Amino acid sequence: MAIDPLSQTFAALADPTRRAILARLALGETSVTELAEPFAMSLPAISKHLKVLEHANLISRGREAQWRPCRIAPTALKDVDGWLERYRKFWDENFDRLDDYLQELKAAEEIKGRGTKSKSKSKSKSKPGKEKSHGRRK
Amino acid sequence: MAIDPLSQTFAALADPTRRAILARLALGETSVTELAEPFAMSLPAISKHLKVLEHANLISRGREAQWRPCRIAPTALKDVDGWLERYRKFWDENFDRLDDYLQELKAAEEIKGRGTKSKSKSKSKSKPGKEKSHGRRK
DNA sequence: CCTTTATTTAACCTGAAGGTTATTTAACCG
DNA sequence: CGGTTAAATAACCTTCAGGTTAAATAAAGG
Repeated sequence: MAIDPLSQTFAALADPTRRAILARLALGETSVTELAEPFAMSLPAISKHLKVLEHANLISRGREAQWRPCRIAPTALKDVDGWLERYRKFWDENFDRLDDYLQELKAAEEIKGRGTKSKSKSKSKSKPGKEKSHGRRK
Repeated sequence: MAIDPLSQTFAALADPTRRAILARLALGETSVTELAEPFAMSLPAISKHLKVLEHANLISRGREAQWRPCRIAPTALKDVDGWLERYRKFWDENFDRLDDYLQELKAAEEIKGRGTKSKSKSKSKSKPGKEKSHGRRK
């Protein structure tokens, strides 16, 4: 078993059946049998997938009579997003522009109504050093 | 081999060695031997890891004499982020607030200098229906 | 209680993932 | 050319993931 949680999460997400289950759960809590229905696969197989998802903290399960309703547990996905953060600059062209936008905005509010400032043309490529805030992370 | 690309990407990311390699490459292009150095592992093992990363479109490799410099290829990570998008609402408390912020801003710009409007206290929880834009996706 | 419904556990099979060492390939360098 | 350095490939081993069927557990309900 992979000891580090992030590996476990990624491993859990590496299966299309499990991602489909998550997609279904994004629509709302539901039972095991209902979750299993779309798949050409035995119920024990689904049960195993759910166990994997649960151990990866991607879902949590309650109990209601003989049913075990599943729902999405946010923490693991949040961690994935956190991991992704440091790589976002490699593809997200909005990454910089959004920051500029927010910075502009902040500046604009400070000098509200005083004069014209800070043109929209931003060219902050390949600027190493300070980290910027992006409003996405807790 | 997993046929769908997303499964391949997640599977590739499910190994701590490979994530460490990516972390190193985030600092800049480098050679296989240099990449291998931090790990208590044979070079062929690293070579295999690199092949996995390459097939998952997480890295690309050039050629420079006898060296094969590796660099990060953004597309696969971008796809992961895209996949995450639909789940972001499950954990990101800024998800709504950022939107409100941008919407407010847009509104504020339209009526620039006309009067006082749109107080900052936004309470848009559990509002189903229309998709909102977040400035992050292409 | 005995039966039905929902789900898990057990035992098993197959293939692939991740590691090893030994051998090749590729390119530079004296 | 022959040696050295960089990296990939081959052949092999062991563990684990994902599936199966058959049996066990849990709770509801006549």
